[in-house]
Amino acid sequence: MKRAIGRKRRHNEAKILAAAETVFAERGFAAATTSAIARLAGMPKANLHYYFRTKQALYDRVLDEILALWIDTAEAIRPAADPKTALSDYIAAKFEFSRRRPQASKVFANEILHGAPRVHRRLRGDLKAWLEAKCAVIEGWIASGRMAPVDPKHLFFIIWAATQTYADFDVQVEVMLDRRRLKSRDFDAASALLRRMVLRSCGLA
Amino acid sequence: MKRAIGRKRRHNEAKILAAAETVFAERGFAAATTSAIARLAGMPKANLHYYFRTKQALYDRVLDEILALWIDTAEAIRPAADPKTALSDYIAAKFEFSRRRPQASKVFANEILHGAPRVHRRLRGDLKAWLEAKCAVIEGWIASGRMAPVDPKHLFFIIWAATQTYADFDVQVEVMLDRRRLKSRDFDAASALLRRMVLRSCGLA
DNA sequence: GTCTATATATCGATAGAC
DNA sequence: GTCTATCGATATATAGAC
Repeated sequence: MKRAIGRKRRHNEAKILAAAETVFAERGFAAATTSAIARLAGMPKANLHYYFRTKQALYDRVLDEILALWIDTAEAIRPAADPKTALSDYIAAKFEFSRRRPQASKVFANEILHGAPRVHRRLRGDLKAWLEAKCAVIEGWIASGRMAPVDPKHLFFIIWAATQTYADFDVQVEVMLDRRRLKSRDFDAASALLRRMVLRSCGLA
Repeated sequence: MKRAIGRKRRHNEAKILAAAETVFAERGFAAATTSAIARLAGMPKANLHYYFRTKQALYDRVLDEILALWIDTAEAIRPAADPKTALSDYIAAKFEFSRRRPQASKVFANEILHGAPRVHRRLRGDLKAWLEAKCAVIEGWIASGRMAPVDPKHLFFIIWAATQTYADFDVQVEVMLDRRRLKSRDFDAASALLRRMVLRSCGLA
C-alpha cells in the first residue's frame, strides 16, 4: 500500500500548492493565512500543516516551482538561433507566461519587491549564472555583427519589466483599458509594441 | 499658542509619514507594524496612534502623497511640446523618480500588485482621466504626422514598467549587475536604452 | 501631547482523539 | 491521514496617569 499512500500525499500537496500560489499572489506572504490556503484547498488547517509543517516551507516550495517556470521561458536564446527570431520568441514566451500564470508572476514579484529574503541566495547563484549565459549569447550575436550593440542585461531587465507588468499590475492595466479582464488582443497589442521596440533598438527591424 | 501646536503636529506627522513610507516599502502593508514605524520615527507606538488613529489611515495618507508625485512626472507630455523631447523628458523624469524615491515606488507597486484595494476608486477616476488626457496628446502628435502610429496606452504601460522596475525590483537588478547599490551610470545606461527603444518605435530616431 | 500598561483579536502551529 | 480544540505569540488600538 506504500504507493497508494504516496499518491494521496502527492495529490493533497498539489492541491495545497495550487491554493497557496493563489493566496500568496493575492495577499503576499505576510497577509496570507494558512487557514485561507487550507479553505481554498478544501481541507482543515491542521491538514495543511500535516503536509507542510510551516507556512514558510510551503512558500519556499511555491517559489521553487515558479523559478523553474521562469527560467524555461528563455529557451529560445541560443547561440545558433537567429537573433530576430530568438528575441521575438522570448518576448512571446514571457507574455504567454504572464497571460497563463499571472498568480505565479505575482508571487515572484512580491518576493523581489520586499528584498528577495528567500531567493536572494539563488539570485546570486544559479539565476545570475543563468542570466550571464544568456547575455553571453547576445554578446556573441553583437560581436559577429548580427545585431546592433546593446547592453544585454538592461535589455533583459526591460523585457522582464514590460512583460511581467501585464501580470503583476494587471488590475491597473485592466482599469486603464476598460476591461474586466485582459483579453488576448490586449496581450497581442502589448507584445507587438514591445517586439517592435526591442527589434528596432537592436537594429533588427 | 494655536500656531505652535499646529507646527508640532505637522512636524510629527511628517516624521511618521517618512518612517511609514520606508516600512511599508520594505514589508508591505500587512507585515508593517505600527511599532516598527513608531520606532523608526523615534517615538512610542501610542504617539503614532495619537496622530493617525489607524494603520490604514496612515497608509492612505502615504499613498496619497505618492500618487501626487507620480502624476507630476508626466508634465512634459503637452500638445505644444516636441514629441521627441517630451518623451525623452518623461523617461528621464520617471527614472529620476525611481532613483530618488524607490521606497515610494515600492509602496505603490505593492498596492497595485495586491489588487489596488485602496486606490481602485482613484484609479478608475482621476488617474484614468489623467492617462487619457496624456494619451490624447500622443494621438494628436500621431494625427499631425509628428510621430509614427503607436498604441499610446501600451506605450505608457511599458514605460512605467521599465522605469519602475529599477526601483521596485532594485534588489534583483543590483544582484545581476554586481552592485551593492545601483549607481548613476546604471540609471543612465537603462535610461539610454529605453529612450532608444521608445524613440525608434515611434519613428523619432 | 506623551508614555506605560493592557484589552482584544488573530494567526501559526500542535496536541490528541479518531 | 483527518479533524476539533487550543496554546502561545504577536499585533492593533486604547485607557488612563502624567
